[in-house]
Amino acid sequence: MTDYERRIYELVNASHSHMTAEEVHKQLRAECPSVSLATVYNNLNKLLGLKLIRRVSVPGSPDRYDRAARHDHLVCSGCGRLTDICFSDLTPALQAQTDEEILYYDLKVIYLCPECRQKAKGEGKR
Amino acid sequence: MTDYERRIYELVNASHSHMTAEEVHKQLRAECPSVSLATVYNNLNKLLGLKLIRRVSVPGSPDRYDRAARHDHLVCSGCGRLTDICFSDLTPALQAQTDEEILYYDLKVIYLCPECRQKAKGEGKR
DNA sequence: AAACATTTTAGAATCGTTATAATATTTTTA
DNA sequence: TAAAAATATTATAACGATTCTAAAATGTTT
Repeated sequence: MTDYERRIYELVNASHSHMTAEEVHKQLRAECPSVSLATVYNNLNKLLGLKLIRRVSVPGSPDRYDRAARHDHLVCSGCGRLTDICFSDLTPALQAQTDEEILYYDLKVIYLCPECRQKAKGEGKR
Repeated sequence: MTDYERRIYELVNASHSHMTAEEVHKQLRAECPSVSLATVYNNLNKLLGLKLIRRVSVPGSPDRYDRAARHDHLVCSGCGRLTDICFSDLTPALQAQTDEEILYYDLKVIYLCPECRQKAKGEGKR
């Protein structure tokens, strides 16, 4: 594991902020001003392959990178904002419903964040 | 609702094949040879806004469009292939665990498809 | 230290998608 | 119906995120 790989792993795993590759790059630059974006992508992909980090895709915005620890996400239907949430582990309930061997799962729960709910309410009045 | 919009809606909703925009375009061309890819994107986005169709993102491959009916997806960890599966509705169980109002959810269950399982077994022997 | 493998780099290339601006079509209004 | 306004479609350009490339740098093994 190279120095960059370890640093990127630590950045992503320490944070709960769902950074994009650009954001990881920006943060890493604070420590290593000369590191290139390509290196960030290379190492993010390597870490993904090792399943040491997760990738969260939300259509219409760049992929985000997240710690591997099991947890779920709330996605705001209005603004797309991503928030962590930890529901109980669904694996047993799901596994009981299929013969395929479940490795893991990705659950996004769509809701309206408080700000967007407020906005929607205002528009409803018109 | 325009003619293209209706046709695209019917194509996506009739199929269980998770078509990309390109594939929708190709299929629609069979009926309307002069339709442009931009129109396909425009109408897919309109239908998405109306929640008449769904979009399924799998990182590293183009977005796919899917009928709106509630169902879940199996995603092969090896090849990325997408398969329909219908687990029981999780909304009640999830709603009991949060105060946010759940609109709907997106569940991808990651597994190894038979082909990739076979391939992995072969590689394990080496 | 020579040979080899791996990592990093900068920038070009790629790919999916959206924006643009002109044209065509449909709908509304007079 | 004709004129006006709104909407949809088109071809192509632009864009943004990511990957590829080939060269340079670094690290590892003999």
